[in-house]
Amino acid sequence: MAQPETRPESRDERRTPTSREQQAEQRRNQLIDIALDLFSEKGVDGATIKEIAAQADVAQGLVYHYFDSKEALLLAVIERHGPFAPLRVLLAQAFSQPIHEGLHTLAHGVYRIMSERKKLLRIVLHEAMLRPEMRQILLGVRAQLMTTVGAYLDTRIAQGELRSHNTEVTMHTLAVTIGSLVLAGFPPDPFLDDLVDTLLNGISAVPTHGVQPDDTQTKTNA
Amino acid sequence: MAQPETRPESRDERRTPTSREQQAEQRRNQLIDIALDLFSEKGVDGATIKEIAAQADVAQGLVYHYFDSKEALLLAVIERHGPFAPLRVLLAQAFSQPIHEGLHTLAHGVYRIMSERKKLLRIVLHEAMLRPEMRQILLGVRAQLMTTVGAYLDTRIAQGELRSHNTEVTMHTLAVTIGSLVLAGFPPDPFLDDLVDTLLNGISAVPTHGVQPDDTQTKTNA
Amino acid sequence: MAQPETRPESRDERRTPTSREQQAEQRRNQLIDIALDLFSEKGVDGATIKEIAAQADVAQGLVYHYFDSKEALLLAVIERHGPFAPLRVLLAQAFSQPIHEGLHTLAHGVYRIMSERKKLLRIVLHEAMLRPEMRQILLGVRAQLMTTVGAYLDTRIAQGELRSHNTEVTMHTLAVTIGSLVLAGFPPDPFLDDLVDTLLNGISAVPTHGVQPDDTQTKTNA
Amino acid sequence: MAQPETRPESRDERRTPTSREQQAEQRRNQLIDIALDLFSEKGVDGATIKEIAAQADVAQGLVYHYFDSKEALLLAVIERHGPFAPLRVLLAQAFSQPIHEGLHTLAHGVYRIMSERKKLLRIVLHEAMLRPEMRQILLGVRAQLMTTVGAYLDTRIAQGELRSHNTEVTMHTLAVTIGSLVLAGFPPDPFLDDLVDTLLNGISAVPTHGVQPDDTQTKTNA
DNA sequence: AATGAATGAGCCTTCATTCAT
DNA sequence: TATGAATGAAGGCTCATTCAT
Repeated sequence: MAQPETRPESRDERRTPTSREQQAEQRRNQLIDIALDLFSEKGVDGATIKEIAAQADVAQGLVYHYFDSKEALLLAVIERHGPFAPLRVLLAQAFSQPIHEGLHTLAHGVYRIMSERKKLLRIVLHEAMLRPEMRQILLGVRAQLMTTVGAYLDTRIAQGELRSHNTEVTMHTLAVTIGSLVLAGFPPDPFLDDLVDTLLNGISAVPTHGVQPDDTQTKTNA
Repeated sequence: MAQPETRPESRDERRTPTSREQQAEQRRNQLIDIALDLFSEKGVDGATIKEIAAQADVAQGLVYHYFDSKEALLLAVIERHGPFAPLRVLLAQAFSQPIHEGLHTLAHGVYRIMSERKKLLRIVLHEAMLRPEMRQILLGVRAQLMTTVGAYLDTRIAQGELRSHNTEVTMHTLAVTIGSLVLAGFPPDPFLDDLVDTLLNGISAVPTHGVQPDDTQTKTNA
Repeated sequence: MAQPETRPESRDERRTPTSREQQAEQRRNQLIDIALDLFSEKGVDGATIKEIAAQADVAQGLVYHYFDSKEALLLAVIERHGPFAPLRVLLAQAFSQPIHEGLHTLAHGVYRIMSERKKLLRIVLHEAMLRPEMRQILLGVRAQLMTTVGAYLDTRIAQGELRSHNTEVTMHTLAVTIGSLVLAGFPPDPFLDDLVDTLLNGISAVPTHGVQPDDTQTKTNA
Repeated sequence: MAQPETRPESRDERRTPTSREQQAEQRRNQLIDIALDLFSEKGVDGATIKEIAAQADVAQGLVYHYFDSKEALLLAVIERHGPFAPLRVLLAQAFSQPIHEGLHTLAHGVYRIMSERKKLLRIVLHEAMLRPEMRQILLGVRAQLMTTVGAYLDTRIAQGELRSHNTEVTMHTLAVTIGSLVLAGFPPDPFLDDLVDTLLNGISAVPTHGVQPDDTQTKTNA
């Protein structure tokens, strides 16, 4: 939740907004937040402009004063509730820690960020299955994570903290699993720590690594 | 339960079906399969009965001769394309193998089963976000997997092949990650082997473990 | 209820019907009787051929083997359950009685006949509001009653049993009121006797008739 | 309750309605009145929203802007054209007259009120045969009449104007018969006066009457 | 900024009827 | 006689969107 109170872009404007402008901004945000709720509960198609307007206690037409179309409203929802900023903060924090600690920080942080945006997450995932554009948004986030976290893991491999492995797999697994936990409503503990632990140490009892079992493994990563 | 059966002719009932019954069954399956396609492409709500009928080249009304409602058609799709039978076969096969082999068999098998049912997977996941009943179906499959695979892993822990750990985490991670690969259209190789390898052996380079069974836990996190 | 068991017209045919013909006749009557029920419960439009067939446990198409259309089925219902015969019997009986007795006999007889055909009555009245043809049927019955009963009353006027009055009013009032009782589910007693009494003697206290205020009431009837 | 009010302009609310509100009310009433016509001609089920909209020269969807459903439209029709207010006026008027005059006033008044609402009458009677809720409406009106008119008649009995009798029978007979006349399209004269006369004085010739009230009676019948 | 009347396309569903088997 | 697959025409209702006020 802990959501932006004003539109992120309009943050620090020079000119003091008139009360009329303030009202408009509030109304706009109100509509966006109602849309967030309804879109996530019923899907974008399932939610109706009529209902959004009704919950804001305004006429249907007013929604179209602020947004050109339902589609535009959806984009506004995504923009306003996007996870990019907090994600950047988290990554910076986690990357400064030793790997065994950083991975836990990362997991819990991602869980928190996703939890706070659970509604948005549902919307985007849901729509991504139908609309290629939404799929792009998702892939974009994935790519960003992959790049930054990938670099992080590669560093640690270089430093000998991690063995050489397919970091994409690790990253993808982590992200997807956490997402599933959030969506399913599972609490973070003890799942997250166990997950990170498994990723770090595996579940095999055998003396292990160097990893003999079958050296199918492979690839140093892409 | 029921599997595609490729063609209705392959049924071995006592009574030989009349050609009319055969035709009816074919029509029914045809409608189901068209629905599978359209539901997965556009979502259940996005797909229209009209379009389904059109693709089958029949009148709209005929769809309602075979199915009471769109909802009933959806259930028929799920029943016809459900993964239960092949899943049982796979589990039996995997469980007879040593763990390092069995887990790979399992992963590839699950990937294959999901791939073959990618459309159904999309439908169910998509609908599960809106309809609690669909969510139940999903949770049902998860529970079944958890039970059987959990038993499998527990056996291996008892036999000392695996260290004592939260098997639910392993299972969930495996299933969810594979599902995401299928949906995202990623090929199984080399992702799957790397994933299993990571789960078995971890990514940590540290000499480490034996990783004594339980002091694993941890938390250092934020 | 007490309904015809075979089609009234086909009563006494010379040739013994084959079992095939008997079966057909039974089926036909079964369909008619089911239609009677459903038409009266849900209206002709509200009842569906599908449901009629289902209650007879036959295929929809079979209904069209026996009746050309829903309309034809409706006519068959009316024909099979028509009140003409018993009405003739009743009138003959009532007319041979002195007026004070005959009018009670008539009222109770009409009540009984209508009661036994309550379903048909509902159907015809209901449809008469929409379809002119049905209205004709109704007006036909009314005309027949008016003629016969009118003649009866006129005779009694001529004989000095009744005062000269508008017999059409009396007849209409009697018929319509009884019909309303039947449809509303009111029992015949004591309403019918009171009604006939009122028609015969009025409600005015003024000098009046033989008829002392209160020993007026009730039954002499059959 | 609410009566046609002929035109919305005649409302005396505090706030002057804006022209848009006036237009909306007109449209609403227009739709109701068209529905009244069509419902009575073809039955509620037989009439289509499409046709109602077409006659108002508006889009189908607009009907649903004013009424939640066809059912709601039906209720609006009943409310707008209900007979309660004029019925109250009539009863007050009739009850202040001596019985022989009052009963004629009542009969003609009821005939007039029903005639003015012939369409509504047809609708309600028609629907009452299928829908229990409509039956309730009918029974409600009947109960109200029974109470008020019953009290009226009882008073007159107490005052010696009428003999003691079953007033429910008289009332029911009067109401039902008048209703049938209206529906059948029969003119009020001379039927109504003859009817009231018969109820008051009966048709029996026996010693009897001055039958003075007014010797309107007439006809020996057709 | 705000209203809400109005549109028009489309959707799910129902049903009487036909016809090959 | 009997079946039931198939048709085609509606029908009630919803909804995103527009626009005059």
